[in-house]
Amino acid sequence: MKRYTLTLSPRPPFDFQLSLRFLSAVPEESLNRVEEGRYFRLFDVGGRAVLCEVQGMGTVDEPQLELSLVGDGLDGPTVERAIDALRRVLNLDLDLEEFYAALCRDPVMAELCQRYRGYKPILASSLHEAVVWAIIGQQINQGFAYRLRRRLVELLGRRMTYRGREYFAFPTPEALASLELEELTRHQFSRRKVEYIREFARAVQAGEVDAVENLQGLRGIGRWTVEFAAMRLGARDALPAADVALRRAVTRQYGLERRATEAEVRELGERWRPWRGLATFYLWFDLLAAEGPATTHSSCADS
DNA sequence: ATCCAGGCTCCTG
DNA sequence: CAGGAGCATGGA
Repeated sequence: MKRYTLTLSPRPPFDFQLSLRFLSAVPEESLNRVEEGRYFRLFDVGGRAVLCEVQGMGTVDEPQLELSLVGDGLDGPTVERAIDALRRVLNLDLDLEEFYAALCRDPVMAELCQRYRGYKPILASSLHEAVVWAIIGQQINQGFAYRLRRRLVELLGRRMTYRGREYFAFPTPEALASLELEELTRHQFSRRKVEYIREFARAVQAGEVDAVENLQGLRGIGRWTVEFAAMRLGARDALPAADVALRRAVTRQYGLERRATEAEVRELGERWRPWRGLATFYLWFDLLAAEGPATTHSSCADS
């Protein structure tokens, strides 16, 4: 296996360790891995497995990353595509200053921006990944959702062993399209979730879904899923207003008496335009800081 | 046992 | 078209 190292310059401000904190709080994460302050991510680049290892350097205002690519047959185009994928996933080109400047008029958000200065949320690497990820998260608690996601990735994703550790890529549409129901219901997925995932993967495979706009009308994909997926793809103004966690965060931060309704979140969110997506990430981040990691029991002794 | 969880579909009025 | 019952699968 070849190894190829280069330096990246994210747009400042960028706090690499802070941005990884969301992941460190999720023990079930096997797609975005954090080990000893380094970030690992395996991509399937045109059929080739490419492992990215990222180490933070520099400061929040002059950030630098050292990126190492590991894989077989690393030719120029493959390297280019892997770097591009990594830049998008780590959200390196996001201009936080613009966001902070736009939201400084809202005292609540201004406070969060100051407290979490440099936080860039980790994104999904494809529409396919974002939607499947979202479907799994529908209507179940986060701890359980992370377990299901981990199983999906480890059962069906491509893997690479490096320095004695295993890394996984997100399963391809092909892998999910040909799934038997039982392969996942055996692992605590509901039949419905598997059906939704499989039907969606087949639509992707058939080339019917290449943009967020095409999601409408697919079975199992409602408004929340579209907004959530768009947000995790970096759509900076996407607002999953029905999201329970967001509603909780809004309730707390804006001092409401009762759980904010979807309508209330939409109304409040008007003041975050055109950054409602990033505002949501910041509110979630704060919720994590306030409440601790997703509630999930420790043992993961399954098959 | 009961309520809740980062919803969705389908059926009413 | 808005509102709500019913749904599937587990956690706490």
